[in-house]
Amino acid sequence: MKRFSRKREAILATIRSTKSHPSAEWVYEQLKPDFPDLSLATVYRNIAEFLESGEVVSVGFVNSRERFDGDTSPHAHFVCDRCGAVLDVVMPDDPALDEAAAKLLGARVDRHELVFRGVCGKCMDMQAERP
Amino acid sequence: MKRFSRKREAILATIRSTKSHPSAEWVYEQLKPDFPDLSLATVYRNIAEFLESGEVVSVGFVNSRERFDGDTSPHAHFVCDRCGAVLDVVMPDDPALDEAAAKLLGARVDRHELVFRGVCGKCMDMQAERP
DNA sequence: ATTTATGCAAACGATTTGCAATAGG
DNA sequence: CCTATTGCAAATCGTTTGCATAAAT
Repeated sequence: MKRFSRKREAILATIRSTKSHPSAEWVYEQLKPDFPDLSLATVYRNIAEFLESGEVVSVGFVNSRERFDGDTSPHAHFVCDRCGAVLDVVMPDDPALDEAAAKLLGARVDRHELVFRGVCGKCMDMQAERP
Repeated sequence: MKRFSRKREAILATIRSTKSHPSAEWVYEQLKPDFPDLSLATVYRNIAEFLESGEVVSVGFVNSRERFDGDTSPHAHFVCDRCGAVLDVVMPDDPALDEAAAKLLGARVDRHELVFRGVCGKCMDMQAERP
């Protein structure tokens, strides 16, 4: 049976409390001050569980680091090619897409992810300041 | 200046000649018979160039291997969670999406990628045979 | 007492890199 | 020749795993 764990709770809470779509290492660094004996392996192990249970979702890899989202509702993302930031894109999601793709492919389609790429506002501003 | 290279040509041709959205290693294995002295590093180095020049596009990571596409026209993809196959989804792409996201975010949006996930027809059939 | 959860360090696998040798122009 | 390109092996880097210890029930 699954047991309670203070660290597991903290890891999930950390992922849920941010909109930064964090990597495992970011979560680790956030918790290090509160849990000085925390190990990166524990963060990875727990995130793997959250992915399986569906409590957390993967947003894909940015600069070869996997990024996670505690908001499991279907929504699009934007990835900044300059700084690696991942932002939510508040845009109506079309659930009918899955069915259309399923019919087209003869496959079972469970979900879809829409990812925009470009340069975020912050990075655009920095570029404007230093031409 | 950039020079001609038989291997570089072959790598690009291989990526362009398949709809399998190959990984670097797959390309390497395809070419090994013709170029017995080919090195994986050369495949990686050349693909990195193709990505920068835009001759090849990344489809993202499947099972921690990056997958590439020689078809650079905007189109959706489907990834089979069972076997890792990547398929094209022939579905009208909406170029207006980028502009909408850009306005929403105050960012420069260059492109978007729509990825469906599920179980492909082949894997569904295999499951049906062995219940 | 039993067994899950953890820390630590080693292992892993995909990708990258340094360097000497090869080959294109 | 000159230098871009390559093969090879070692290095990197995020992530995973084995094992002995700590903690939950």
